[in-house]
Amino acid sequence: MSAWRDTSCGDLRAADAGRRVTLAGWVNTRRDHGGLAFVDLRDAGGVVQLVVDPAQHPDVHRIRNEFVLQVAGEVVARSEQTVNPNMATGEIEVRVDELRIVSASTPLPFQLDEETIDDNVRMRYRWLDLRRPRLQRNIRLRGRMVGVVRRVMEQAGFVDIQTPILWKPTPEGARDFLVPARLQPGRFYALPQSPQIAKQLLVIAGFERYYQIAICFRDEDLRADRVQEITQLDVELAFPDREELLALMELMVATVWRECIGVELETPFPRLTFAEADRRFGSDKPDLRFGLEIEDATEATRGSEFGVFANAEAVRFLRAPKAFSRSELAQLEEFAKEWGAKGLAYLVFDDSGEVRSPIAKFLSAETLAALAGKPGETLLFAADTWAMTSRVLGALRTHLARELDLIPAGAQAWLWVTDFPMFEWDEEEGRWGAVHHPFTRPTAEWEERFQDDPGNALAYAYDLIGNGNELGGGSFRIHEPEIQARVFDLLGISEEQQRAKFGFLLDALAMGAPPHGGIAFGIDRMLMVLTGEENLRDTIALPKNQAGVDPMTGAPSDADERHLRELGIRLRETKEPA
RNA sequence: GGGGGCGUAGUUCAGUUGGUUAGAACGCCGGCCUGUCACGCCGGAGGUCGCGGGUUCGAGUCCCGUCGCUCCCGCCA
Repeated sequence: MSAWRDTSCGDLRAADAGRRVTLAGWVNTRRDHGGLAFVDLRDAGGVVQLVVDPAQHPDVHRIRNEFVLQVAGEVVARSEQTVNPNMATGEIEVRVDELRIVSASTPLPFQLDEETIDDNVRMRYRWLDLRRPRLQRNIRLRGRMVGVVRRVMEQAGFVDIQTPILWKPTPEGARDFLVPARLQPGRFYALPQSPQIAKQLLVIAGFERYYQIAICFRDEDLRADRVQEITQLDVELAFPDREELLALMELMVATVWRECIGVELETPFPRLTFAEADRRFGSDKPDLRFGLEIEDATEATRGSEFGVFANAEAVRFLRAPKAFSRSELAQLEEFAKEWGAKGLAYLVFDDSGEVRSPIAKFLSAETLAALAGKPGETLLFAADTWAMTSRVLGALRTHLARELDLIPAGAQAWLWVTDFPMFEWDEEEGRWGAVHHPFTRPTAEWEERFQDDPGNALAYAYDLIGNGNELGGGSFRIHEPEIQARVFDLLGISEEQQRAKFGFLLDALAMGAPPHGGIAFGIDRMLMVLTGEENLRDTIALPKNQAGVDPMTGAPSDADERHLRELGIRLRETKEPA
């Protein structure tokens, strides 16, 4: 293998007995009996037990966890009583005759076998954290995933093209990271939120099939599943065919799952329109690993004596497979309120089928019959605007799945959600905003008239959902300057702003732009779903914490004054007058 | 911007209605140990109980403020 070693620790098996090997690696654990010592030596390939005679190697008493050793010795079959069936290499051990401490270690800030360690301590000493098997596996899977993705894309004839990191601020979308431009004092680059416009230009330029594993930056608040810099598979093609594109993406995902974790995904993935996903699951990224669909009681409760139901735009409910207790119901109501519900009405059908509910007396026998509650069920109602019932019940649905353990172990449920609304009203700004992005084309039937009824106009857009996570999203783009101008118009982007912000794109569209479309996949999130991790940071080698700080490097840090002066930046006094 | 949770030894945690010298495990240091595999046994060091203020005879514990971390809502085309 190298001058340091000729074998990997993890490769040794019973058949190697009698071989003399040289190994190098880290001390996983040591068991020092005084007159005899065992050291489990670990390298990237696995762990093997070393047997050391302290009379020959007194240094062995100095060894601590995570020291780096180089050893040579004979591979020996273990006696029957000393075989360790829990170790891949447990049938043998290495009798050390040469021992060298290559690198010592200071006492460790945490034990590598400790299960839960404070995130910031882990990140501060990330090189140690990464030695732990779970992160080793995740980061290696990430590399393998990217390899598979590239291979699938290359085989399909896509060209890998890099786009700039120093880019231009985008008016729509997330907050940009700005980079001061020293050569243009007072001006700023922005880090790209996505290579969206760049990739459109490349396709217009005749690279009919583009892809890139691109890093994208968003200066927004963080979450367990949200970081500032994400990696995405970015795809765009000219003269696109939706079926071809979706099938290719399914092939990509299925190949990743097969080659990375040996799981077969059933393709093609089912499809739901946004409207149907909203109606049945209250979500644009429904988790189909379990049922618990939303049911509609608006008709059944119309004219009910219960005013909340009678007056609501929509009355919808979930049929939870459990007769909840009073305190459980109180907790569920609390949850619903956090999501904006005014309350959570319920009908509990106990095991004998008896109804337990403060609202039952307001409902007619016909209504109750229509709801068809079975023993051991609770119907949980949201009565509000349609949008609010979707929001609340959609959140409650996934909450219940977790609480009631409704997701079968190992289940995989993938789907496409299509026909998204094109625009949504932005209450704060008092204008229409793009749901996807402003270059998304309307569906054919809305091309001519989306501006007449923006709230109902549909976009030629699609999202890929894996186990309730939005993993990919894309659309066909507008390649007609006239349509693009009407979209900008509707979004309230003046002609002057259009020229200033996207003049180059409009020019490009005016010079022979082919029809085009594409998609982008979150690599980090895909890995999160692949590995079952609940925190995106566990899929990233060197992540930052929720405050955007890297506890290891200390970034972001102060800049020295000379540097700032060169950039033409003066820091404002931060003290506020009293 | 808002809400929930957390902050005690290097690490993971316990700490009762406020009450003597703040504990355990792992790690670390010293000693013993030739078949362990989370080795074992004996001994030891290690604490600004996040920080500041208050209540009290007395605060890790109660109150106020503040900082940090974390999860969520907003936000994230």
